[in-house]
Amino acid sequence: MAKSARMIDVAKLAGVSIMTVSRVLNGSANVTDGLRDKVFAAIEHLSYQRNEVARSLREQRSRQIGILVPYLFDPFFASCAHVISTVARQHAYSVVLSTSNEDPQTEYEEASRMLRRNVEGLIVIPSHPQTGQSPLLADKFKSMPIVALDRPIEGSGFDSLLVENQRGAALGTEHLLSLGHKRIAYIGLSDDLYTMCMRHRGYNLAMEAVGLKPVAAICSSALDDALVKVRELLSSKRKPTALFCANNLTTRHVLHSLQTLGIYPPNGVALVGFDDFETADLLRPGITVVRQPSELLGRTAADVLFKRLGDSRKTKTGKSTVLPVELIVRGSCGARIRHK
Amino acid sequence: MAKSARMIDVAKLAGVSIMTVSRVLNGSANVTDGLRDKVFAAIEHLSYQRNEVARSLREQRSRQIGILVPYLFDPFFASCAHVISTVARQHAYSVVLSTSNEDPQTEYEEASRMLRRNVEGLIVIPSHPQTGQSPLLADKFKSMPIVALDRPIEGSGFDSLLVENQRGAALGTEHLLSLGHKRIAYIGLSDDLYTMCMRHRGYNLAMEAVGLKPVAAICSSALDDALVKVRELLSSKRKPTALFCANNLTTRHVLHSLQTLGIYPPNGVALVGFDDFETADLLRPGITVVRQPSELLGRTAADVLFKRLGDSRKTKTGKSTVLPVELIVRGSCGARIRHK
DNA sequence: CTGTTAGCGCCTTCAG
DNA sequence: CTGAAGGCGCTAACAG
Repeated sequence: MAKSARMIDVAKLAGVSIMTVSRVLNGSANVTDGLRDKVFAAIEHLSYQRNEVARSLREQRSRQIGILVPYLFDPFFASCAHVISTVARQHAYSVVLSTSNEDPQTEYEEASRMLRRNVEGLIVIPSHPQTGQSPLLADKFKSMPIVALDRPIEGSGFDSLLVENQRGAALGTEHLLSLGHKRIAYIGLSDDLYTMCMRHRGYNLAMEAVGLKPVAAICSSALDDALVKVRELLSSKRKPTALFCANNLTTRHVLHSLQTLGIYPPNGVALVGFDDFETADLLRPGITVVRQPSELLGRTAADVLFKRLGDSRKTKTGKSTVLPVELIVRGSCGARIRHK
Repeated sequence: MAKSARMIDVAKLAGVSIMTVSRVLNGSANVTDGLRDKVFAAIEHLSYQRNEVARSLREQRSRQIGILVPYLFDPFFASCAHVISTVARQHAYSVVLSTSNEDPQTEYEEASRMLRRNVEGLIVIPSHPQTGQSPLLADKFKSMPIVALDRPIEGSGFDSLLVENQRGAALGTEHLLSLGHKRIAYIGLSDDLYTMCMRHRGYNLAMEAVGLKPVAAICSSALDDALVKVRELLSSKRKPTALFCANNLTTRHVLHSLQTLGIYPPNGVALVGFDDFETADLLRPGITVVRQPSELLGRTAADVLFKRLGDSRKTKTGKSTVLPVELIVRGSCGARIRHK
């Protein structure tokens, strides 16, 4: 590895002191035009690149933020990460990315690694179950601004960005109710996950509000499990006429299961899902969903973090922002819609 | 921001010298059990975290790699990035991620930023058109191992990981031919993109091999444009009976366009796409695709990079690895298949 | 086995 | 407007 030029090499070539080079680069003080030109020429000649590691150490400021998500192959998370990366670039910051695989231990280790790297702040989609304590509550993270995305960190005082989980689920359920359904089943992943818990609650409340009895099937993230649960539901005595799927994965698994059983919503059973996806309107009929604004969520999280980095005074009280969701009616719910 | 403990604070508390602390942390030399215990106790007490920035500067080694992709919301790229992040974690490396939005200028700037941060290597999905020079050929990148993913960097001597683009396209085309189609049209994005160019060539060769005339529609990445092109194709005198879509985006846009026109493959027109996607088998019928092994691609890229980082001797000659693709027959091509 | 010295590349501070 | 000295936190090299 060819040793790259240092500031002192530039200084020597330009016949100035190292400080003049530093000042030219940072614009931190006025430098005579003649000297500045010489410095630029030397920089050009040597292909000089400032060493950001040394700068970070000296300035006690890394110009890096961290992003920590469970997976990247979930389009919702990927979309968030993408826009955060874009915002960071606009601020001339680098992004350190890591994945926790929904494992709190990994989340802790990766957040610690980022802390050791002196990232100035962290945007995280927390992985710990609702029932447990977040590993990010550890003392050592006190010094770093953290923004929780999609799921809050209870008792942390961190900023958080959420969507209307409960209202969204109610919206979807009420839509099915308005179409005349009375036996609507909820299908989701473990209620340990914040989003699942809230959506489940939204469904329950909507059902109870009209005096109906909620029915739930909680699946693992495996496709097989969904098939079993769906089969059970649809062969029960009081077989549901509509299904509410609590997230993207569930919706997909349920659709697969229904396909296996030869059932195509809304024939046989109506269906509404939480979280939109690329091909939702390519399916026949299109899938009616509650859409969450993933890009806006990511962008806002980044904005909140950078605003906090800009504020030297550290307001301790984390602000929780909740973004609205939207019902997109396609065909799977059984509503008559005019195709464009 | 509370100033965090330094190594010297630990040393003082433990009543040893700073070097002893360093040695305990690195296991770089034997330390008496008694002292080591004291050091650990002090570390625990102070919640000491080693400063990786200082370490990077001193060791001239950052333990970071960079990933530079066009977008993260393309599931193929996201999948690559995810597994690279996983491999990096296993090596105890951090990942600096950035997105180029398919813009060579942005790619250059972000790669430069990573270089300034002393990332030890870079995995990149290059954004420059086939016709142009890669910005990564600049001298300053000579000192950094680069692995090109999905698309090569001509004349670079970098390692590259590709899939069988040409053969995959031929495979898809031949499948349609074997089903009796003679008028098969190719639909893709600009041939300036390496993958598009190769797939287009594969299609052309397959057609010409049986004496048929290739027909191509090159679309922009906008949905509207696809609709126009598809409409043109299907209203032409010698209207194609089958379509070969060269990537994920094209497939989706063509399906949307066909839906708008009230055509549902394989009725009216057969369809095969390059690159599999999550819901390809949920559509009715399922979409026949050429699948590329995105996870394997990402993992292999990471392995290649880390192997190169491990090798102190720098073999200059970059090796090009080509991974196989696979035809997944579903229903959209019109082949009779048994549904599971 | 443990400690001291020096310096990675840069920027803040203080002189000139 | 420019330069010289010092140190950010850590580890390699050399003493003892």
